[in-house]
Amino acid sequence: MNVSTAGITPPSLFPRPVLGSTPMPVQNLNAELNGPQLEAVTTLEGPVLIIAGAGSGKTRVITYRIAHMLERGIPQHAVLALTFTNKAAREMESRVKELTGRKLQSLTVSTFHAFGVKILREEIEVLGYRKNFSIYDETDRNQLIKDSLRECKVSPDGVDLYKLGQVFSSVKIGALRWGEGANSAFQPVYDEYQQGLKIFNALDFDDLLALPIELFETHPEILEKYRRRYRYIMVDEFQDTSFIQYQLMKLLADQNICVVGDDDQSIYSWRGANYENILMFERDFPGTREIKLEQNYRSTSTILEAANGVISNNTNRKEKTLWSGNGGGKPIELFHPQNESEEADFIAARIRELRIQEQLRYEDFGVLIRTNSMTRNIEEAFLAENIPYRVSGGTSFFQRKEIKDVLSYLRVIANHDDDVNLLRIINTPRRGIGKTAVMELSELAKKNGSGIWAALDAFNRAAAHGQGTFGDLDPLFQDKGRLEIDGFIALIEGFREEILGRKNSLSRNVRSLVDKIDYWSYLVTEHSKNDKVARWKFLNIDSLIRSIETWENNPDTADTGLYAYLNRVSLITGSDDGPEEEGLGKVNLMTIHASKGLEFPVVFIAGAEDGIIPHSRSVEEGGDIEEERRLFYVAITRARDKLYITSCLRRKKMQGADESSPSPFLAEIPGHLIEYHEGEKKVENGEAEDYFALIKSKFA
DNA sequence: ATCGAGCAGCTTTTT
DNA sequence: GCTGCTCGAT
Repeated sequence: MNVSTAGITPPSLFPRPVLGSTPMPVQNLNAELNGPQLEAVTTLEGPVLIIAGAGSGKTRVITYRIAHMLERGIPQHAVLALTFTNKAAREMESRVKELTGRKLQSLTVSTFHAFGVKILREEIEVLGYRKNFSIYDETDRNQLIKDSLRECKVSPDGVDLYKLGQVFSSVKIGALRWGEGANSAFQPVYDEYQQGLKIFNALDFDDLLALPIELFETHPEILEKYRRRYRYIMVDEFQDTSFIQYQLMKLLADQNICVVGDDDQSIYSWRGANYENILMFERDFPGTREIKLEQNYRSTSTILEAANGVISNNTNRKEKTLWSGNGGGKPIELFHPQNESEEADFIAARIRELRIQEQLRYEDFGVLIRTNSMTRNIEEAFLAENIPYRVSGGTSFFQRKEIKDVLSYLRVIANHDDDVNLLRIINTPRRGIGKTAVMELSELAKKNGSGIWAALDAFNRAAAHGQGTFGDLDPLFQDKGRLEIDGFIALIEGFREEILGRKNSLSRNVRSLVDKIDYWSYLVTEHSKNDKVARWKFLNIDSLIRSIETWENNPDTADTGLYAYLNRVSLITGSDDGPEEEGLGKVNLMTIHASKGLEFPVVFIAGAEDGIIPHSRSVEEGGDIEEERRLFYVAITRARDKLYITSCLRRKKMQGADESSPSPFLAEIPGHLIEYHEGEKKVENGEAEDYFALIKSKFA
């Protein structure tokens, strides 16, 4: 990490030269890598399967491998590295940049989904969509499903939208078929949903993978183009690759394909991940060179031994022996707090204490939880103790209503046919186009087989000419609604011209858009009782606009247009940070899922209780207990030096009893590694004052 | 017909 | 504790 020279901050609006831009050629591979790592880095030709245990330097291997490729003269554009999360992609890219000191122009490092988008933005027209397609997230998609249900006259009562969405997803990625696992009663709804997407020129997340495959299968010449380009492909977190991702990879890959994974860390099967594709890979790519990375560089042997103790209870795994050259280390501390707030206080107190005693920084702590909802208590404790923290996961910045509203405007400006987003904003802020009007317009759109926008437009034009072509529409509405619709169309069209004309920067246009629709007044009226909320939401919008600014001014941003922006922002989800999230100097609070691939000197696993890890839902739904165990394994192996596990005796639950019992997985940790923590040590008054003095001096 | 207040249901993990 | 939805008031 580059330490920015203290006190001197360059004006950040201007492109900065890359720090340490002297190329740092990777010549001393032998000295920097162990045997298997070296083999993994230098075996560039042919299929390679790398089984990389936790903490075995996987990221290091991948980045060195890419650097080595470039060193050997393989052109950047021929290299494709696919990752699982945006975070991982960003991290990999910046590490390669750091390592090679090169400017990365045509190297492709992205998630499967982002890669799908990249292809579709180029080629989708042959599939009958337009290039300005919208991308629907969970919320958008649920909205469309809801509309489809209504359209099919299926009562939405008793239908779990979320679950139905998962069924749709499973069907789309080929995991289920109608009548086989998917209730065929919903097939018409699915068809309606699909038709909706097509009319709205919108894609859901699954389409981002399914459509490229369709494209490649129906247009071999296009596939050929990409196969010729990407001659070196790497896939990270291969164990979390779904079958559809595997198919996409297989279509593209020729011979030089390298996948990296660890079956013990497969924790996404609920999303269609299938670690058996490790086996599939060996079948599909004969002559695969298998390389095992088994030396753990991360954790103390105490932590590793605990992790091994747990994971060895899984039956279905590839045999491997992870060993550590690091010393024994401190015992794992187990604490049974009375309830979740004592748990949170314990964690906060320990962090405060250790930071001073062990000279640690806030970012050295990772607090891992099973569900996003568990952040609340811990956040409260952090706030009370003045501990800076950052949460990843949960409702991300981009899911907040006010942000979605603004982005919906942008999406509609970009793609008029995007009904879900159009409907979101057509009366937000209120502009007198209410429910009935929208219903009428939907009818009209339906009749014309178009989207709402086309209906608005048609209505507007016809009404302007005083034509009575809308016999079905309420005549009253025709008179009153006309002006409103007129205004709305003018608003959107006006900003479309403005933004696409690019006379001003996007951020500036967005600011004037927010002004123009008077979102502030809207917030104030919506939250008349609580102007703090209104203020907070407006600040969020402000920081959205500032993040657009930052993005525009970033020298790495090739295209600062609307489409490029939406493209980027549509793929940001859960575990991605909102604008200006700076990880430094903050405790990391996140779900175990989000923690994969990260490491911290000190880790807390909170809520290690039966019903949480393993999660009761997962057990009930015929989930895989072994996957829950892997999840716990992932959590343990995030720790470098010190691991705390807390398991509450009582926890407030949605339904059912308060009593909690410890996670059965705790018993799988060899007893001699554990030290029980008896109650909270009361901080003496004098000591407390010392802390205050110290903390104060830090903030001074 | 539109808007506002109060109510219900929710919380497994993510692209 | 937050969002979205329904019903009643205007």
